[in-house]
Amino acid sequence: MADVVMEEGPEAAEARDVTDFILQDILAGVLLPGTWLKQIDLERRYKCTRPEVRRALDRLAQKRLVEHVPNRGYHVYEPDGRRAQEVSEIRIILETAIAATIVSNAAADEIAKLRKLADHFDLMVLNGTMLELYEANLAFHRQLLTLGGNLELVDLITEIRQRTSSAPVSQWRTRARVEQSGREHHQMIDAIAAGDVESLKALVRQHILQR
Amino acid sequence: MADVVMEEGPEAAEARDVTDFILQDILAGVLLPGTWLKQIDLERRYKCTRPEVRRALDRLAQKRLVEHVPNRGYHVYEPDGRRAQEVSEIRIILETAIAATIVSNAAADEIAKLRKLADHFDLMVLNGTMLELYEANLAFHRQLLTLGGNLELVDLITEIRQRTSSAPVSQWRTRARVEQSGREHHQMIDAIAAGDVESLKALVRQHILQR
DNA sequence: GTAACCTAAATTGGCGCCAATTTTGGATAC
DNA sequence: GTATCCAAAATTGGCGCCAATTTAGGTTAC
Repeated sequence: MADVVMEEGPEAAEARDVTDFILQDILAGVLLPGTWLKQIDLERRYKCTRPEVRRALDRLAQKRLVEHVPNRGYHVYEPDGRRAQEVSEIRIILETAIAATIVSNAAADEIAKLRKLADHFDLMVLNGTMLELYEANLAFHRQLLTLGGNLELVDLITEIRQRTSSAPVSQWRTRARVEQSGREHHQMIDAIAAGDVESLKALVRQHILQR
Repeated sequence: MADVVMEEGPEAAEARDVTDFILQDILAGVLLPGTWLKQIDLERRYKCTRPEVRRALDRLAQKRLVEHVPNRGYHVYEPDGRRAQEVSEIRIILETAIAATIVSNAAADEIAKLRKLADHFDLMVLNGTMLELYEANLAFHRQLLTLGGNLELVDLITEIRQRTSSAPVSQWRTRARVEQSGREHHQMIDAIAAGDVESLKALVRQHILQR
């Protein structure tokens, strides 16, 4: 239970920060790649002050989700195929490297917890907004990665997922792909329950590459 | 040559930013772990304005090099053994994963370039400041990692090296260890030249773990 | 119709200022 | 000597304002 509380607590608190509001709109495809983010528009949109907007934009620029052009403002980065491919490659390296640890750490209650999050994702496929879907997906993956035992790695992967604006609108191009992602979640859990490290690795790779 | 220019150009530009000044002082051990960073002191120290200081501190806080305590200010994070160990583990996973690619990509001129950087590090061991040593080390490793062909990974590793304030003062506790690092650089280059992937991996691991 | 120019409007960038909060140091009580 | 209290000093946090820069739209020339 403590893990569940911790996952939901910080997120609730952070949801109030302008940085997250903007990020959510980028990820949801509301603020499209190439869009110029005018500070005064953002003030009005998110009902906050200029300094707050500026801090949020600077943070997003540091994460390379938006680009700062001096005296002109900030715009959402265009998708960069090279970067996306490289980030996927990094994720595959990291997530397959900890597959064996995940499998050996997965007690029955952890597997049940994962199954519950995978079910929640399936539910969001049916009934949720794009953002809810994204967050359900993230919750599942964070929980999965936490079994690897390296908290820095969990945070790192969560962070780099955002680097290429793996927005739902670009991540899941078809309803069929979304549903396959849901099935893959369950297949990963099956592999873990069966202690099958190689299957888990293969599934992780397939999942990240979206094939 | 183009690579060398690119490496030195951005660095020269960034060296003027307060974020980097503060970061350098943290890495050099001037601003020790636990030190409270008073904004008005930093203004005076780096001869800049309050907004610049604030932006720099926020950025460093985002990178978790400093911690923000509301209404009290910012302080340099204390070393965290768990985080350092986890970051090392991540680095080992990533850097050994691309060892084969490094070896296959290493043409003679690349090897010569690495050798030159390793020699430069040795020179800094003898004659350089702690900061120059740190930067020579970083230059060597960036060049090495670039051979892996994944630019995001190069930037990522550069970034996470800083997370645990791998300051020279804590990274190299003895002169002997510094000199060994220099020898290991050359041994890595030898392994690459010999096409010996497994030796390179072992050396990378040993190097990161500082044993 | 297109290009160049100019001006007003819009926006960004950054500084100064002050309210809010914390820290410091002295006075007082025990 | 130690603990508590209080006021002054120091610092942080954030807002308002305005200079600097860019954009947008109208006018003129070809």
